[in-house]
Amino acid sequence: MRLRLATWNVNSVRLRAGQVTRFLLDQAPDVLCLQEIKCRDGEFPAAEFEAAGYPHMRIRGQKGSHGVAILSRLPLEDAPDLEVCREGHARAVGARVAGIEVQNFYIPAGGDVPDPEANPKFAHKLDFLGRLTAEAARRDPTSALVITGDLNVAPGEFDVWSHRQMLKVVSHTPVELEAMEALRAAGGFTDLVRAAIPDPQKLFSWWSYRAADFRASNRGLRLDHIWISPGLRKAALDGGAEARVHDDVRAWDRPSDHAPVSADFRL
Amino acid sequence: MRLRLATWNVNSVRLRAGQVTRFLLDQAPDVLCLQEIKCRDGEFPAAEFEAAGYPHMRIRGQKGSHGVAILSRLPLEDAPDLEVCREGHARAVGARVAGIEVQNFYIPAGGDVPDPEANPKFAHKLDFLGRLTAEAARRDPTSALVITGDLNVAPGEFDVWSHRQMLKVVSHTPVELEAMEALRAAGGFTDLVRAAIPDPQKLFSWWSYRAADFRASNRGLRLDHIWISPGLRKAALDGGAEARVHDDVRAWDRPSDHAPVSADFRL
DNA sequence: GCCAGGTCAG
DNA sequence: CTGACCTGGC
Repeated sequence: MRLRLATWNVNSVRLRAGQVTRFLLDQAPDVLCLQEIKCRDGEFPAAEFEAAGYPHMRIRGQKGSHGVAILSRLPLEDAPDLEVCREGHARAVGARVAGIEVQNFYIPAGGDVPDPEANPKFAHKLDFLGRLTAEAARRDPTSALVITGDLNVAPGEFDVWSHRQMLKVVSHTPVELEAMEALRAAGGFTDLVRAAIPDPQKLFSWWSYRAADFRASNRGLRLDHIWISPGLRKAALDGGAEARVHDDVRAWDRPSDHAPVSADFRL
Repeated sequence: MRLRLATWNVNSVRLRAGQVTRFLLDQAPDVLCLQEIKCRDGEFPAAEFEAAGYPHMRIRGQKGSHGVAILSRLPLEDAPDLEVCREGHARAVGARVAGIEVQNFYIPAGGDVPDPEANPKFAHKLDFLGRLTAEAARRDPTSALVITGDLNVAPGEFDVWSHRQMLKVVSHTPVELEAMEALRAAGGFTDLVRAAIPDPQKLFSWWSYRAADFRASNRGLRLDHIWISPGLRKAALDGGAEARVHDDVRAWDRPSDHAPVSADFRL
């Protein structure tokens, strides 16, 4: 059995419920993790996704910004809530599906100034990554765990359009790259999309709204990730890793600034 | 020759350019006076109306609220600008068409509290009506003059859904009714729509957005008017006055809260 | 540049 | 309820 897992920062699920449904029908993921749903639980367009064949959901909404959710066509069981957001934002939701624990995150973007003293949003981002690292260190590496979502860090040189320029810009600063590596090491995680599409292939999942033609300028970043624990390596990597960035979705009418990312597991 | 003149508070002409075009094609007015265009001159969808057969325009736009315009299929000549708005809002525009002077107004709504001491918006409304009355008194009654637009007063008992309740509500308070009667008397004007559809027939041109079903509750007001000078009585009344409120337009998808009003002249 | 939310006005 | 505009966030 193949299990396909996707993640997408949808930037308002109410405005893009039709696009989510189209993606579900086109790509048939078994599980779709959403970030920035930007609505309360009761405003989530659950009926539309249920009608599309995804009756199983975990919704962690809130008014205004943030908000995360998991849609599934397979039954979901509870997974532990991770205490990673000191500000009480709806930025984490977890569930178990087909024996795999999926933890879906919307990590704070971190503001403009990459200095935790001057910029509390950047401090919060580092705090969030630190708490998540502490959680990961507590886990049994042999268990089946996926860490996914909009992690708001482009960890590698080929995950940004210009490594040199981006080292000064939040999402690719040295302190963020170190925090991401510490998180990876703590859980022994494998970056599954990079395993499928190795360096030096440039790979982006986000392009600013400001560019008129995102393909022409292609100043993207890879902020959206699917990381797997050692216990999932066999299912994800044996026979070759399968993953992709659905950048065609970024070209749809009135798109999110993020493209969906998906990967397949053999169960 | 028949000349059909219409007036419509369109509540954003950019949002409803398609509805304006549909109304022009359906009803074929020779002249359409618009209020609350809510755009600057350069943002007015002139090309669309020109393509619909209305190449002659007078646009008095401004950023944000207010803004008035006249569309015509017949050539327009200049008419005097009336100095009626002490606040410098774009609330008046005039033109001569087929020998008739058309003065198109968007009179201030006047806020909630019908007390000029407590509510400067109500004071402004009364001031506007007073200045317009002074202008009307200066005019030669034998000249052909139309006063039209969203006058924001329902002058008669049968122009409101409840005369008793509305006497306390801005748009139908005694002081406004007196100001409207003073204006009417100053120019010797005839309320052309009432001449065509006499009391006690209830007649409304505006219904609040707040009612889910405006026809069911029918709590309307007649705020939009076409008034004619004594010099136009023959053209408008001989052989029977012809006028109507296009309330079907209020039922269109995403409508203005005002319906268009039209009347015919024989030239 | 897009989105959400608050404000002001009708 | 609806529309425009502003601000903050990304």
